[in-house]
Parts: sequence; structure tokens; C-alpha cells
Amino acid sequence: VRSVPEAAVARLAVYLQVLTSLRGQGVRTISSEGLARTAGVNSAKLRKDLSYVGSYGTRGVGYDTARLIEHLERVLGLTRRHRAAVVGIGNLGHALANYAGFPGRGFPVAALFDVDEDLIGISVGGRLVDHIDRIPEVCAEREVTIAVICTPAGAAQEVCDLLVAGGVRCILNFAPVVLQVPDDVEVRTVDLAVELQILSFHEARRRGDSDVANGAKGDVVKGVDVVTGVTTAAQVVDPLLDPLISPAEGIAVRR
Amino acid sequence: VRSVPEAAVARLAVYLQVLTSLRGQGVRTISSEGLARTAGVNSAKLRKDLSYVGSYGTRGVGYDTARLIEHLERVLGLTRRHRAAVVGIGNLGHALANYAGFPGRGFPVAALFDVDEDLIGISVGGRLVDHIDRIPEVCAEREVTIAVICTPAGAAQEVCDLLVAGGVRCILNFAPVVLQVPDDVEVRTVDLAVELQILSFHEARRRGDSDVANGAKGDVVKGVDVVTGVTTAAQVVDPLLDPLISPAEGIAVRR
DNA sequence: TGATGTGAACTTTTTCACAGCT
DNA sequence: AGCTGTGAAAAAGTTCACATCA
Repeated sequence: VRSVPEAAVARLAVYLQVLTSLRGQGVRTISSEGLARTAGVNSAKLRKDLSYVGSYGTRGVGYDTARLIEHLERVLGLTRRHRAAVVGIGNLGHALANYAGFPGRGFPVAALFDVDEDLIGISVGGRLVDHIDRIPEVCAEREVTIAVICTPAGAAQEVCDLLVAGGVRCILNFAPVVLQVPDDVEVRTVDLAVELQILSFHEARRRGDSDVANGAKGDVVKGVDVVTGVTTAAQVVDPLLDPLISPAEGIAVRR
Repeated sequence: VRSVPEAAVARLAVYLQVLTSLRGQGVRTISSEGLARTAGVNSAKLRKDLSYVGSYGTRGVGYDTARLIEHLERVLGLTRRHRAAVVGIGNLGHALANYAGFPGRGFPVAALFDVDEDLIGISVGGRLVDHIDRIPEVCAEREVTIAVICTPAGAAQEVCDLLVAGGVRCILNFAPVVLQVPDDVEVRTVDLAVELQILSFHEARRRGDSDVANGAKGDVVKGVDVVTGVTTAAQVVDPLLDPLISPAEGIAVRR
């Protein structure tokens, strides 16, 4: 009823996943300790997380699996359907669109978009692909509430703007770009490269690679432009509007 | 030069991405304010993050794009190559394996695995698919340091154990399961369902859906048997995505 | 007896705000 | 004159530890 820490929300979804799995195994009741263990967190945190959304456990016993699942689904707004749109029907987009009705069939795919003329009009997972230009129109019409962006980096911001224009307020972004959106739009970005780099950091740290976590001191290079060795006339950038457009996929992946 | 908050590491990877994009646009220098803006964080946080890994800016001017990129790559351990393995060559696994050399060519795909007999032996992106049973052997032999799990939920833990047996200490998990691993193994899970649910929560919250964040008190049920936890402690990192992949496993996706 | 729910202590992360270089 | 780098303050999140109740 109050704020529910952002971090807790993410974990609640994980608890729900674990609980569903447990229920499938015939588990009727589980303690905070047991659930926490399987969810990979400590029990105090789990109880605290649950406390943010109301208590549903029985002291001395634990939680009733089915009941807690029901409760979490309600809390996460899964009792309502969220029509989803997938933009960018490439490898990933295609896989997602076909994705058996999307997780838990609570997110029916209501629209598909792409720019490729060859894709427009074809059917993917029972839905016809529309041209990106129709995003505002179609999303508003079909009341799409959640969109998944699977386009190359260069097209993501444009697509995002169209989605916002279409009234979409929740976006799951798989493009390697930081999307600029109004305050009332929620964006979650999943970037393969970023994930791999984070792992790379830990791997490097683990083996104590010299460089990591401490610059290669010594090269105190400075002064006038280095690397590029060119005039440094401070290129002030106004990042605010910078369309890193560029349809070419290639770089999209790179970072 | 020590700890670098976990949250900061993730952001450093994002800064690197943004910087690379900026460099591509010809930007030579950028201020913390500008970089922060494009990366979607506030400048104080960005400066603090960078301070954890050493200073490389010029007061009164800003950061030299190329130089900062180089520095961040070093810090994130990207100067070294990390041979990667992809397990589960379904839709997603296939897409990833073909993924133009994997982000930034710093992660060459050195091995592919699956259980499906029809896939064993075929070539994907220039690499032959081996049977999952050979994971320990092949990973050790080819010195795989990072693995990506794209199997259905039901096979993920088993695959994970094999990877760990093969010496892999960094895992990117796309299966909707919380993997149980030894303390020295780093796991990052990306679960589509979880991501969608988090967005669902915000959507529900936004429109003030009655249920959300407060349960429907009243029904009190209880149970008997209990379930204990499982093996070791895991490590939930980022929530996750799901299985877009594969054969069967229906419920796995559900939550 | 046994496990939940939670105030309070503690830790980590974020933000402030400004001294210190360029 | 301008922007970085960073102590110190504030906020957020996590863990303790125990009263509480089935």
C-alpha cells in the first residue's frame, strides 16, 4: 500500500516464479526459510519484501503456496491482461512473438511491427506484422499497454517515441541503447552486451587482472588532447537530442 | 581501487556503451553532465561511479571520449578475450550463437551444446553443436570462461552444474529458474516473464488498480506439510527472462 | 513450539555541495 | 570560468532480533 522498494518488486516476481514451480511439485506449504533458500535470498529479506505487500503467512507454519501465488499475482497486477506489442521482428523479436503466448498468457501479443517491407503483412504467431509508422494508431486502437523493442540500436529511440505517442507506458527494451522517455514511462532495458561485460568484470576481478579496478596508473597523460591527438576545443555535446539512428544493424550490437 | 559497488559496475558498462555511440558520432569530449544525461543517470552519480575506478577526466573540460572508453574497457576486463559457450540451441540460443561474434567481438563463441540429437553435429555460426554431456570436458579444454544458458527451465540447473564442473565461473542465465551455485560462481539471470511482471506492477500501480499492493484480506487458509529449501545459496542478480527457447516445458514459463 | 511480521540497527548507495585543477 | 573528484549528509535497502501469534 505504500511504496514497495523497486528492488523488492523485482524479487516478488522471482518469488512468484519459484512458488509456481514449487506448487507444480506438489508443495502445499513452505516456510520463509525454505522459499528464501530456493529464491536465493535470505529469509529476513524475503519476509520484509512480503511485508511490503501485506501478510499472508501463518505463524508457526509458513506460507500456503497457492494462496501466496494468488496474492503475488494480484499485487503484480497479473490478474489483468496486458496486451503486448513486439517491435522488430528479427531473430529475437520472432522468437518472442512466437513465444507461447508470452509468459503466463497474461500478456497476449496484440501487435507486431517492423520496417522491412518483406515482413509487413506476414503472419507471425497468428498476428500480422504492421509497419512501424502505424505504431501510434494501432497501439492506441488495440490498447497495448506493454511493448517489447527488439530492433537494432539505431531504430530503438524512434520506435520508442512512436510507442509513447501510441499511449504505451511500459517498455521492455532489448536494443543496446538508453532510451529517453517522459517521466511517466517505465523502461527496462536488457542488454546482452552489458550483461556479458558485467560478468567479464567479475571474471577479471576474480583472477586479479592487474588493470581491473585500478587504472593503469603511470600514464598520466594529460594536457592537450591525447589519444586522438587533435584539437580539444571541448566539443560540448548536448546529448539530449541525439538520435543515434542508423539502420545498419552491425554496430547495433557493438558497444 | 577496491570494491566498486555492484550497481556501479552495471552502470559502467552502460557508460561504455553510450560513449562508444558518441564516439561514433564524432564526439571527442563530453562533460559528466552530458554523458550522464545520455546514460539516463544524474551527473553526481556518474562522477562517483567513475571515481571508483580512477579519474580520467579533465577539470574544466570533461572526459576525452576515446580515452574514457579505453579506460572502461580495461576496467571491465574487456581487453582480454572471454571464450563463451552457449547451451540450448533453440530459438534464443540460435539467435545468440549467430549474434555477430557476440557483442564487441570480445566474447568469441567457443562452444555450443544441446541435448537434441538432431542438433548435435550441425554447425551454427561456424561452430559445431556438442551434446550437453560433454560440457565439462569441452569447456575445460577450450577454456570457456562465460556461458549462456538458453535451455528450458527444466534443464537449466543440470546444465549449470555441468558448466561449473567444467570450470565456468560466469553464467548468464536466460532460463526462468533461480540457479543454485557455489559462492565463487557469478550468475546473472535475465527472465522475460519477470521483466514483464515488473512492468505489469508499475502499470497496475500507475492506474491505481485496487488490488495492487494490498491484498484481499479475508480468506484465511492454512496447511500442513512443509518444504525445506534446497542446496546451497544462490545468487539472484537481475531478474530474468525466460525461456524462449525450446522444446516443451510449458509450465516452466508460466508463473 | 515454531515461524511470521516488523521496529530498530546497520550497510550500501545516492545525492549534495564545494574544494581544487585546468 | 568551468567542470571534475570526493568528503560528508541523506536516502534506500538489508539484516537483526524478538515480540507475537497460530
